[in-house]
Amino acid sequence: MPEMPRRADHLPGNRYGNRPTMKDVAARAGVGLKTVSRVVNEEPGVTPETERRVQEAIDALGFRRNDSARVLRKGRTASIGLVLEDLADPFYGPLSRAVEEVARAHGALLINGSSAEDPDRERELVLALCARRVDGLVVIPAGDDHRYLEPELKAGVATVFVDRPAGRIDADVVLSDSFGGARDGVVHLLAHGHRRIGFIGDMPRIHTAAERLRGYRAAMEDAGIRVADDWMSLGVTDPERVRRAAEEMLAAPEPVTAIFTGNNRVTVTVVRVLAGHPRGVALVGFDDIELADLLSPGVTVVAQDAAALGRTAAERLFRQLDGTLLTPERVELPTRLITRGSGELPPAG
Amino acid sequence: MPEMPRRADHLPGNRYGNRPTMKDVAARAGVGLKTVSRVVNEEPGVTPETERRVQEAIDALGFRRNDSARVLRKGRTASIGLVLEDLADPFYGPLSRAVEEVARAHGALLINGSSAEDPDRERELVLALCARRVDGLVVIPAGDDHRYLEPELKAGVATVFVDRPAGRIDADVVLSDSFGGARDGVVHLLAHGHRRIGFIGDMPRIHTAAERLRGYRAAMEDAGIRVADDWMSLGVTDPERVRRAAEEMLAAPEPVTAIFTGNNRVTVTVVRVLAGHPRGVALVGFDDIELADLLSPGVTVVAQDAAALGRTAAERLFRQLDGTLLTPERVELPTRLITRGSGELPPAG
DNA sequence: ACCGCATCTGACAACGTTGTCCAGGCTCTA
DNA sequence: TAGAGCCTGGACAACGTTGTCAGATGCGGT
Repeated sequence: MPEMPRRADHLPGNRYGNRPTMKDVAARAGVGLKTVSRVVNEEPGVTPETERRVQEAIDALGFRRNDSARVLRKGRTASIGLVLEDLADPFYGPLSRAVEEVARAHGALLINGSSAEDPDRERELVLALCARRVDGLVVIPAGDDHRYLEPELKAGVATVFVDRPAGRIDADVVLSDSFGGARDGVVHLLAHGHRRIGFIGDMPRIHTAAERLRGYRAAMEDAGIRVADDWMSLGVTDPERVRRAAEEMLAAPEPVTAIFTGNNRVTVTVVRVLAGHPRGVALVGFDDIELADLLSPGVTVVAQDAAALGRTAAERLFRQLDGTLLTPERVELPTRLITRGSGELPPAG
Repeated sequence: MPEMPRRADHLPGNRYGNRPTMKDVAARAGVGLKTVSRVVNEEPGVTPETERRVQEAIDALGFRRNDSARVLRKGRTASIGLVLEDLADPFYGPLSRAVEEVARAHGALLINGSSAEDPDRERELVLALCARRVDGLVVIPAGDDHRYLEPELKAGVATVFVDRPAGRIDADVVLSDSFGGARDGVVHLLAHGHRRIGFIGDMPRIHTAAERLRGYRAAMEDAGIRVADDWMSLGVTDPERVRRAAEEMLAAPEPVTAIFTGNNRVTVTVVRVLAGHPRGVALVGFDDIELADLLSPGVTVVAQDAAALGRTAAERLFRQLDGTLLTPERVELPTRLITRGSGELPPAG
């Protein structure tokens, strides 16, 4: 990490601007240092009169306790770190918010970082958070090797992985049932008569993407259908390439009559492609998307509950911290198929 | 804020689990404390051989510098706080992400909190961040009185308000042109022949809501139209009441033929109402929404650039920190009208 | 062999807070 | 009125790091 630029030197006072310390407050109130500390922390053993004097000094000076020093002394930061892929992704919004709510209920603040799906950046972020001695970490992993966390785990940093499992270490994990959800979605398409079903998903090195692919394959296999190679597009993720992939599947000599999409971003792009497509092509997407019900046809999706993922993970984190949760587990939350029309279209032409 | 529960006592070691300190590393490497510090901070003046020994000890012990102590000593935390209304709101996702990117470029971490539109909670969050001695604050204010920040500003905490101005203090502000944007949107409807245009927006105590209302009124007045009271719904925000408000406007003896909506959440709800409505009612919404282009008709919006808001604010923050920005200013970013169909419908009925 | 200089290393204080512990003053009782 | 016991207040060390400064070491030149 690059060094921070220094604060403007022209600002008045000491290095924190001119923050008064407890010592200053004590001097002004004419009491001892510890008495101020007692007042600030609402500890017992201070006469109302003394307390009043101290409070007055605090207000007059605009004193605010320095939590850095407090943390150093107490050993807990009352903050937890959340590392996710992209704060701007609508899937992670509710998840972060849920984590934040739980943190807040435990009096902790949330420090937040986006890995941008880059394992190195994930590692860098996580270690920066550890250096700050966050009490716990909620990580949506980008990489697949988390052995670098071993010393931290040993040192007692509570850790929960969400959405994807940790790599090569034994840690708490909260997942959606990607495999089952994808299988259900594809089975739904099969039930509506489709045979040639395309799959467009993210890189299989991402656990969820791999699981969803597996679900797709399982459903197809159970239906006795051999999956042609050009029905699958793996690892494309930017809109332009997704668009091309979808168009290729639809332009093949034996075109697919339905598409299963592996995540919200892919779904959105494919919806756009299908909107301009003459034949009615069925679509089921993994992840719910906003306004999906208002499109025509409405977009049938396999929804996961992002808020529940976040809440569950954060709650487990705090249970680790208070010692009621001792052994790492893998928790899987169910998905829900929401039918809105696009998944119920019959095979066309 | 409630106190954090204590860490499980059964965990081994000292209060940080069993985190080794520089002293431990020094002992193991057989060098002085300061030498370890030098290696960790890549300061010059350490022989390669010594450095190797130290590095070895660091790896063996799994040492990680304690940034709390570092912060205490250095006086800068290399972190900034972001207080917004709701992390889960799709409008704030890109904004947070933009702030985070700028922070990252400056080597700072982002601490994040949602005020849930509650002034007390905003204050509590901001002060908690100040207690942690964040170097700077980006605040999307919920309240309208920020005098409580005066001591902090005086102490040199860089502060930028975004999306809404600060109340009763002189501070840097980055806004979208809510007034102009709303006016443009309403003018657009007027240009397509509408006269009876409804307005549904948030509580006018929220600055942006008030400004957008003002834009609506200005456009109507310029067109010589007297606005009937029942064309306006102010302060409703939950979907059910927005729905009712819209339905009432449409069911009136002289129903509105077009609606201008004051933010993304209201727009989404109104889109739902209009989807079930027999007459074609024109709609222009403030804020862009995902998939707006795929609905029929596409939703015409006045888009603000959330990422630009965040980026601009964060950049100004760091310019405050490095001293290149001295006087508070008010920056207004333009909005952009995106026509997609719903705003170009002619008056029906 | 000796000096000077450059290079490398470590002792120590300080950052602002909290925990420990003791002193002094008060009240209450015998 | 003296002694016990309680309540309040304050001195001091410690948390883990970094900045200062002085000491140690080694090397080259005379």
